[in-house]
Amino acid sequence: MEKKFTDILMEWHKQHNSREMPWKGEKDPYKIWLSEVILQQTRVAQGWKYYTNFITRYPTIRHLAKAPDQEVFKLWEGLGYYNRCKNLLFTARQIDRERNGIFPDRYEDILALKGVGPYTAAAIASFAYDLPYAVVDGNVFRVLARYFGISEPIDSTSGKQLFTGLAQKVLSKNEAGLYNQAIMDFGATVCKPVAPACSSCPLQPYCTAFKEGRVNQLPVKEKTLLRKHRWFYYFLFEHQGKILVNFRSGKDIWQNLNEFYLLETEEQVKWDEATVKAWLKEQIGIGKATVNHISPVARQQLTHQQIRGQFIRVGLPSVPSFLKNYQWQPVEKLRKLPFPRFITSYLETPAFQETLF
DNA sequence: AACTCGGGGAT
DNA sequence: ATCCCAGAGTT
Repeated sequence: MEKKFTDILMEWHKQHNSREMPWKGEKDPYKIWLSEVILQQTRVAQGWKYYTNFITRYPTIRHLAKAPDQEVFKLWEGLGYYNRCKNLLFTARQIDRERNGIFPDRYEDILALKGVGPYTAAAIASFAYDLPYAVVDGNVFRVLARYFGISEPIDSTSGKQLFTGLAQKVLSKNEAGLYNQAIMDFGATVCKPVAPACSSCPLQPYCTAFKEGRVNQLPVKEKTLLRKHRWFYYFLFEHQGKILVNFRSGKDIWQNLNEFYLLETEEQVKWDEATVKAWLKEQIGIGKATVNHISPVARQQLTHQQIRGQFIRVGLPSVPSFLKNYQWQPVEKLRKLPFPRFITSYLETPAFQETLF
């Protein structure tokens, strides 16, 4: 059953490897690494442009290593999971410094890199060096769970072990790179999460889930996530052509990105000019201010939380001392700084653009 | 083992 | 609205 799986999959790939991507067939470990980090929990279509932008700007790992943080984060802006970008830079600089810019070529050394886990290490090892390591990503979990009829949850520790062992067992070890491409392409185009193409699937005659009518029940996940609701009210304090900007550095979302002065609440606040002025005076001690604009409610859906909020532009005739610890950026510099999508969406609106002073 | 980290597209 | 995507790091 295992050999049949591998043989049919490889045969399918020879006839259907038409899923073109800019990094396919690439042998430069730097480019493979970059593409795999970009694609972590990210659709190919979404990561595509980011990859080409990065390669154009940083053709080698040394170019990336020498780039300033802010510039790289700006290039990553909008892609999400910003810790990937932080680790990408850390690893580029480490390889530049400690290995003379040469990417490691042993699985254990690749896996030891920051931001490189079991999936990415197997991908680099197999694609760049043809080492016999099977990738285990969302596609692999799904294809294996269905073909072998496995109900073990894929998000449990024992489940991950089980699937990793099975993936390694069915790996075509003398053509690991091709095989890894094959199973991921197959999962993405045939054995899809919703509405899989079972009627035209070459594995269908041997597929346990198909035989038992369980295709839509597999794979199994045991954890369900709860979505938090948060209200973010951003005050754009403006003084002499500059805006107060805050760098996010805590444990929360959007680390290493910038924002404005934030008031977070659990419940919605109904703002108008009078309530803004009252809040400024009573809560943060600003007596003299003009309320220049209150945006409509904006919304940002994240995987694990929903952000709603508004942007409130406040003109200050003078800067109170407790706001002097922040950065004050000229308005025209804002486009150089990385912001979360929730904020860039507002910065791109005509309501903001037209009122630049 | 459980939590946390984005954003977007398909359904 | 819900699911899931070429997952990884921290607690």
